[in-house]
Amino acid sequence: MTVTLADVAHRAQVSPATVSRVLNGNYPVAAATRERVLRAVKDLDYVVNGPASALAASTSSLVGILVNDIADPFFGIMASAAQAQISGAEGTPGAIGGEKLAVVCNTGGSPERELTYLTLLQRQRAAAVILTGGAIEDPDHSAAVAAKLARLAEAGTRIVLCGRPPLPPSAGSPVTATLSFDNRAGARRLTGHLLALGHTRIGYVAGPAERTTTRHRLEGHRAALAAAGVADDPARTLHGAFDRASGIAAATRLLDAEPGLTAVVAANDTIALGVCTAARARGLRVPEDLSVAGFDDLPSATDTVPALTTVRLPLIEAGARAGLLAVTRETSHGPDGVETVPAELVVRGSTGAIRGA
Amino acid sequence: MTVTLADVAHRAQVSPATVSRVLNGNYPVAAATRERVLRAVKDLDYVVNGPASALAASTSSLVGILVNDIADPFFGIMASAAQAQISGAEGTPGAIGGEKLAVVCNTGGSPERELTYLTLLQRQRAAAVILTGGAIEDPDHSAAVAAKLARLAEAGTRIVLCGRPPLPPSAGSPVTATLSFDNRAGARRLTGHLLALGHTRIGYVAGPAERTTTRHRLEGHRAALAAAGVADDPARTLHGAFDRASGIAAATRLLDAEPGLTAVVAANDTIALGVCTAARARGLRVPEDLSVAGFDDLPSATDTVPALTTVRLPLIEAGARAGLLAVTRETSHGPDGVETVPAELVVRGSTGAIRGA
DNA sequence: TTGAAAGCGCTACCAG
DNA sequence: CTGGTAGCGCTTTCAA
Repeated sequence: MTVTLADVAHRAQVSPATVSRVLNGNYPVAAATRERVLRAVKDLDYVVNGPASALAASTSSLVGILVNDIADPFFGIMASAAQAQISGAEGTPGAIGGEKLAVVCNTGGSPERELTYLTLLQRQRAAAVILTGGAIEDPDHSAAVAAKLARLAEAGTRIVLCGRPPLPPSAGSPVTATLSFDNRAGARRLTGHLLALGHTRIGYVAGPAERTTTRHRLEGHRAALAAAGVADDPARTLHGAFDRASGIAAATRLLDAEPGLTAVVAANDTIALGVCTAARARGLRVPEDLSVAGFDDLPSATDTVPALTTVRLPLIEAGARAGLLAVTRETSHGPDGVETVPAELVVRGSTGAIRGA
Repeated sequence: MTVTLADVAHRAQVSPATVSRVLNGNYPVAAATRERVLRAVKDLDYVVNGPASALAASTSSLVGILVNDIADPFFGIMASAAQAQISGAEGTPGAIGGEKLAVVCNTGGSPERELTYLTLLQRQRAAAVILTGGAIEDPDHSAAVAAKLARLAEAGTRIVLCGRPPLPPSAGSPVTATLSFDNRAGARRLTGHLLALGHTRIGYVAGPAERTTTRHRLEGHRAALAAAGVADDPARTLHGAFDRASGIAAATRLLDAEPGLTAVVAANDTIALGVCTAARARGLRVPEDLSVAGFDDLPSATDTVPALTTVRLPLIEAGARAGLLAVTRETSHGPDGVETVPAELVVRGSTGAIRGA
């Protein structure tokens, strides 16, 4: 049979209550007693019964990290950083059972699965939930998510938004901390950079239509065009998934339709890599014949493409930080619990040459 | 306060037992009663208390998927496939609370974290644990893992190995199903293919030294060389991480040391992409000047490199299948619960030209 | 500083 | 087919 806390208590000649106190380290226990208990735990190879303690304490040690696409290294790195931080942040020093179980849930960008996971985590009485990446822009779904989050918060679950815009400000928001990126400003700078170099025929490969990140970045792009007095030709913008294949397909179509393009902006780094591939496949050199610019969510991916102009979001460190704060402290980020991380323009290699010039 | 099963029972004018039966769908309930209960559930927006039911039933709905590197798309795809299958496979049809919570745990390749996660999952009384990817080859660690798995199995947790070699056969193995890849044969074919084309100066970029996948693939490579009577120059093999940077670094060093290499085998596809990058950076064309071959764990990544020779492991589908079987049925794969998936040789583009020939 | 005991919410066995 | 009810193992007052 499984070893229970009572068994440990018996062996250590103390009451179950005392064993519990030693394990949770949240109550004074005499050093000698403590030693005895810890010995018994070791001897019996005791492992806490999570469900039982979760039931009694009405909170579990589970932390759910929701990501849009686990196969996207961008989310992989985020999740990995958050997990590392959470694991490292053991609650009370000396506690045995204090470790959190940080766990990644892949929604695949599906609204239903997002809600399902939220319900599942609610069911488990999760200690915290971290929502990462762009949100889906559907009023019904947003409302459903907000309602779920309210329920979760009500039950004591800590909510953190990471790389996702803040919820519409409401009285008593359920969100503990929000970390959002200034996607508009980033995109504006990115396109602005290309415009400053003299580009005017600029293609744009956007993400899926119904995502906040997609919209915000596109808005920034258009704002930059408008500010420079460059007409925004809708045909120069194509939507697709946040992946390489989409970048290849979109760039191919853009260049077919308008071979005179001198630059392409990509909505994320994976797409940007695809655009480079498509350009090279047509015999275009990057950046001599075609400048490519993109959001560098994932530094390691684009570091090997020196010709890329990027806006870097310090997502990884920030994400980890948010996760850490969410779990170990009650601290909020700045006023309203919202911290906005500015975008940083990174220019690698030469992007100054305009095709035909 | 939170809505409990008793509240639902009260509203539906039935006993808690009946509500439980409706929710779990594991017992006959009159249609009318069932309807009444379901209505009450909806009305009250009831959500099962996971810990409570886990405690009572002494098993939870948690399924842990352990991966070596969540930032590696290879694992991302595996995990994602397994999650999809598990989510799709709702236990008893009509059950409300039957969904499993499939969750990814990132060990980062660290032995300690592997054990920690196993303990955490044990604590949660996980329904199943899926271990993916190569195992660490350290006797102490292997023993510790085996012991943990035994404990887990004892407590009813289902264990599945996926893309990982079977445990040393012992009486009453704790493992429900094992799905392993014939890495040796795959590597042998890969290198054999290059040898058949006439290559004799072949570099090899291996993974981390202490992994089973690393060793098996390297053994296959050497076996192929031996079979062809080609001397195995140890200097032509370099170890590194399973990532692109490592591929670039290793290929650079290999080509510096021996510019006459005509082919390079990479221990996984990400490394292979790095090797291609490094080759191109030196002005070598692939495959005209340098043939590159690699394990194609992740089809989508290498599909954009037509010149690559690869051995494809049908990991994704197989992994999903294993996860499904582990969770929904008790079926084992083949004798001993071990299914070995053969490697399939894929040759894209021309790899027939040998440099200098 | 420690012990005793009352639940936490659900499952499953035993009656009916 | 349905109800009653005894735990599951742990936490947490309340006393001592």
